[in-house]
Amino acid sequence: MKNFDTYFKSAFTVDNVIFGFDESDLKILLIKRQEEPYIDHWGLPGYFVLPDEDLNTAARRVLKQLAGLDNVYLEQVKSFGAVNRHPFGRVITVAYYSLVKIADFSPQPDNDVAKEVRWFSVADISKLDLAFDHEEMADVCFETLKRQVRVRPIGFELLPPKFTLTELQHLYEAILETDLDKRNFRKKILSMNLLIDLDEMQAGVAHRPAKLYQFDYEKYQEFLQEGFSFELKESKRKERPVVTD
Amino acid sequence: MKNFDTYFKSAFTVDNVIFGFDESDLKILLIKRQEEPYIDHWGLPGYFVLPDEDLNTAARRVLKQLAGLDNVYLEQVKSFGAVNRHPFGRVITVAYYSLVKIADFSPQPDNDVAKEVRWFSVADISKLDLAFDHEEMADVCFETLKRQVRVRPIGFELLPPKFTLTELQHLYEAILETDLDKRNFRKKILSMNLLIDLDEMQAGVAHRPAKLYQFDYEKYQEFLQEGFSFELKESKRKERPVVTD
DNA sequence: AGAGCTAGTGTAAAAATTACACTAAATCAG
DNA sequence: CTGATTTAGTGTAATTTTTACACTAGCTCT
Repeated sequence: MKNFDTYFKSAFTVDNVIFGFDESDLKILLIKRQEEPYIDHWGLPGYFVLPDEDLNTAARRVLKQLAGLDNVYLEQVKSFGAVNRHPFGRVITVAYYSLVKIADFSPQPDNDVAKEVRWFSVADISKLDLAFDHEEMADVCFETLKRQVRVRPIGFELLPPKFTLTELQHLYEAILETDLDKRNFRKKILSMNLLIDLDEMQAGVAHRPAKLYQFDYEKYQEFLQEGFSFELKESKRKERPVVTD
Repeated sequence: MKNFDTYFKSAFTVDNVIFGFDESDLKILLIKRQEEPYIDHWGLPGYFVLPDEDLNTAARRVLKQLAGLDNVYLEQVKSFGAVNRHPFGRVITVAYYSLVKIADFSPQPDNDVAKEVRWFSVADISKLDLAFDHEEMADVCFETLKRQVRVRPIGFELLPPKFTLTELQHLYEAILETDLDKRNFRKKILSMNLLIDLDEMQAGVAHRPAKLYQFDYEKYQEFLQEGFSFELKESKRKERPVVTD
């Protein structure tokens, strides 16, 4: 009989890549760490999984404690387990991404894990020298989001309940890092019948107001089941500059 | 300062869903467990991750020790961490899938983990009452394979170096659980220029011999980089019976 | 020599995708 | 109140991709 005790000396954590969308910009929520290791570094919100807690439960707890967020779209992405990724011992972490309406977000400042909580543009993450291997985790989650958003109608999780088609298009452009053709985008989106036309208009804008739409959660459920396709192809007209830094 | 020691009492394992393809049938390699818990049950090949071992390294070690397999296509799929999934304590496991040419497989019988090693058809897995949550893991990995095979040219990893187009089609039909149109399949596959026509023929078959092809690993590399699409749609002519049990 | 098998091939119709430019409706400044 | 500014909203034709579909070719075995 083996001595299994040698294996029961590790820990695991969950880390959350929380995406939000604001002003045509895709953002990630980061915390300034209050604890060692990497104290005062920016990093992903995450913590040890408690002994009597499932992985998903732990990920949701972190979302709740740190950002006051409930009922959020959450998906496991990948586990990271390099031998020396954590200075305190052997720790593997499970990365999740979640999609959040920024307006719903209410930071909990009295948390003893984070000194500060702030949204950062995805493009700026690489400048921050994140704790642990969190930059790689953010990258992998962003790539995963990019892939999944083509196949599932999850983009709506990032928008307020009422939105315009242009806002929706900007969201997809931010996630896919490309430009989309306005007419083709509208044609495609509307043809899926996932939007409810609210017969309501934008107000207080200095230009022709746009119609407001709502996401149709019932149809969403149907589609989720019969695993459906949501392909969006890029326009060939304009080319965005590649963000290198 | 917190007492972090309470967290360092868990263990983690890797489990491998090893896919092979034989006689138009997609198979999974299972072991008959030699050890508690679940002794004498069939289960996925897997083991504890050693203290000084990365996750991927551990998954490859399991492949090597158990099946004598090297240089295999391997991909992390998902982690499973339900609180009571392991009777010995808190253990989360990282599921991998790998794609293997059955001919290369040489079981290592003198392993003290497995009493027996055997290929099972994917369709039969649910009858076996696998150890732990291994059935769910196998299901998730199969779904992942199904998704990925549409987007990456990985099917070839399951075939011998030289194969016919019909064999390739049967492989895709087994993975996608659907029938494909012969002419459309060939048109599509050949148009990707991922196959090298070997100017060689099948021999010893009691019918018109088919041409043999080889996978073009150089083009494969190019495609992997520029993240390419490999969509295969099903034929509407025939419908396979749904395997319910 | 013929039966039995699987290999291999082309085309036309339908559907999806793409490219593309002008008018409409609000605010704001003068 | 007029014109400038800004974004909303809309249709079509060309191209590409996908789909459906059936017969001949070439080997072995009896």
